[in-house]
Amino acid sequence: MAKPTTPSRRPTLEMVAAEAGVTRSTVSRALNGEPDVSQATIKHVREVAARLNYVPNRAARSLASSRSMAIALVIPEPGMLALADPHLVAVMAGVSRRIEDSDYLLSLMVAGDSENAKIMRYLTSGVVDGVLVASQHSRHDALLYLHDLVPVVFSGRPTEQTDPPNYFIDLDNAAAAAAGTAHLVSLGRRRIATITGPEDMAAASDRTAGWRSALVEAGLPADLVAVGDYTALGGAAAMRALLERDPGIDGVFAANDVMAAAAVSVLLDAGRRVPQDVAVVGFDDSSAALTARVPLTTVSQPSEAMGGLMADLLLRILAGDDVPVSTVVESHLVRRASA
Amino acid sequence: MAKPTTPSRRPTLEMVAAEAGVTRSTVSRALNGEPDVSQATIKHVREVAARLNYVPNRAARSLASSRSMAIALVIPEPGMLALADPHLVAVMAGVSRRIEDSDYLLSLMVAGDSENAKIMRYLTSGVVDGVLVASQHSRHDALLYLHDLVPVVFSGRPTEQTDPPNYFIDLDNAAAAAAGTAHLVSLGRRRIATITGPEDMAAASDRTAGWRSALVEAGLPADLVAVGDYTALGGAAAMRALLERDPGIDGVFAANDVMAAAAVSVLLDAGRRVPQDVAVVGFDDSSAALTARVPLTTVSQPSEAMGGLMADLLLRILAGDDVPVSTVVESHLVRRASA
DNA sequence: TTGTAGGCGTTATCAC
DNA sequence: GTGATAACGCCTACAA
Repeated sequence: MAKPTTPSRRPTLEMVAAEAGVTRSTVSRALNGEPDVSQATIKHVREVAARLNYVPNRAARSLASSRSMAIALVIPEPGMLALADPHLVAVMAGVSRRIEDSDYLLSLMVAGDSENAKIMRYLTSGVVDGVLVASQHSRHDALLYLHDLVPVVFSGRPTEQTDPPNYFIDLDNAAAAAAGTAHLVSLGRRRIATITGPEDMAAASDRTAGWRSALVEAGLPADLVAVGDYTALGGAAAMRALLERDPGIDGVFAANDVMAAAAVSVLLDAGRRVPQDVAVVGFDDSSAALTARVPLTTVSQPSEAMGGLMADLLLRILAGDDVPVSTVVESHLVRRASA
Repeated sequence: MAKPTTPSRRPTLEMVAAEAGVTRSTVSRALNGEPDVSQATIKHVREVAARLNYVPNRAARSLASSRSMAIALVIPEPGMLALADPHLVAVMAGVSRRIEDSDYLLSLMVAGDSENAKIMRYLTSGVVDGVLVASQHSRHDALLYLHDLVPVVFSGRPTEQTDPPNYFIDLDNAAAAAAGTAHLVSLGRRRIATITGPEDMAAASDRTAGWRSALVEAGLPADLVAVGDYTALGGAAAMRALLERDPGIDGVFAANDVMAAAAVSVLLDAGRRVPQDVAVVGFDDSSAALTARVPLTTVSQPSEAMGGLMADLLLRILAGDDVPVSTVVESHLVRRASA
């Protein structure tokens, strides 16, 4: 057993001021790099502050300035589960990179259902200046009304229209999915199935709609739908179910790469050749597309750039700029071995 | 273009007090569930607060109470890269779950190198009551001296001894790795290689040491070492290098499951049967062990429980309890198909 | 260029 | 049980 750590009391601005022989105002100004402070005092004050290991109290600072210089990135997914999704991780990386070279600090919150209320209070309590929301389940629409209290940028078209509207960046998921499916059609495939994402996510159902429209346009049946959940296990189960339903499947469009990779694995283990017997198209162009047993042909979306864009948008809003409510990014098909 | 959102001013305690016809003190007490407040006023005040959508200002609150009711979980890995590691994600999930049903709020910070200073200031600025550090690279040892200002719990033995010591939970990585390697020996394998983790991580080098000691004990050569980085790509590259170096390899101990799974894939593609020709043992018993092409025999560590333990320890420290400086958790071998 | 003084929205310690 | 009143540590006019 150890005795509980007794953190030593941190120095305050007051103490730095006393030690430096000036007033608190001067210390504050010197430390915050405000104009109209003499080089000499700046230097002196900074030295004293460094010697004392002074770190400004953020609570006091934001109380006084009514800004916290912090931004929250909210992942509305229960239990860190979301972190298995490489697209989301790429978005997070993009956000992180953009925020890093700003003066803001990024803090991540993963919003399990139970914790939702706690997080909502946090986000509205004035300790973050802005909020980024990645991956939007429709059941979390409390987030949609956050923008009344703090600026918010969503990734993905919000499931509900609000007034005033929420800022968001998006991709035409239906068109992108249709393009991926059309590629399978152009390869001469006739029995084209889809493995969908979670049904309560707008982006996922848009992709299913895109798959359907491409098949309808080609005069092909759009009956082979298996619901997935964006995970490898879910994708594998869906693929097995599809094979059982129709062993003659010759094309699969999966709503993300992770499921596509799992599907490829199931197909190979079932003795099908990919792409000769069954062609597979994924979505995201994430790391999973490259580590799949057959490198995936996939609908590429600029995940990391999207994160950067979200962050950039928010920073501009915080700077008082006028920004467009929605920003649409482009996707394109990346051809590899699987289709 | 939309006009920048003008967040409406949040109501203050003052306003609730006025509306409810009592003083701020009473509102504060009623809302915080303090004793000595009449049931009637509690009810009334809460109603008014709810009607006004009152959310306490966290900065003011923590300034006055000198507690923030927030805990930071720091992942000292650059660029969200770490999130590809299922062990880490499991630890995070364990932390999250334990914090969720406390009164504290969890915020995650991913510490890219450049951002390190920003995060250090944040952690010492009084806006978090405690810090959890997961996955310890030796280059981030500034974190080791954080405990002077705020309670900290590490996962993994800190790379340096400090005084007073840092709290941590750990696993005997060397012994665990030795056990995994001994299993390969017991299977009659003679050319046993290892794929290591990053060289600057204590846990990783302990595993390499364990592998080596098991081989030495068995009178086998311990020369087949390939350095990996805990990623699939790194694991695959390492496996290819090993095969090139010695095509006669018949056993592989990988420092995590992700690399083990990648190694299995490389081996299969190179025409080796797993486990008949080459037996493979992983580490973690993470989700990657199950999704590998051959389900992995692996050294299991209770990742999620470890996260829970870390959180629990910190919570107890914050509650003023006496807790042990180190807590060691147990590992055991899980046998599946790969060895 | 620097000092003075008031205030940011809470909690906490007194009285009443 | 409730109301004054003074912190908490910093920022920011305004004055000098």
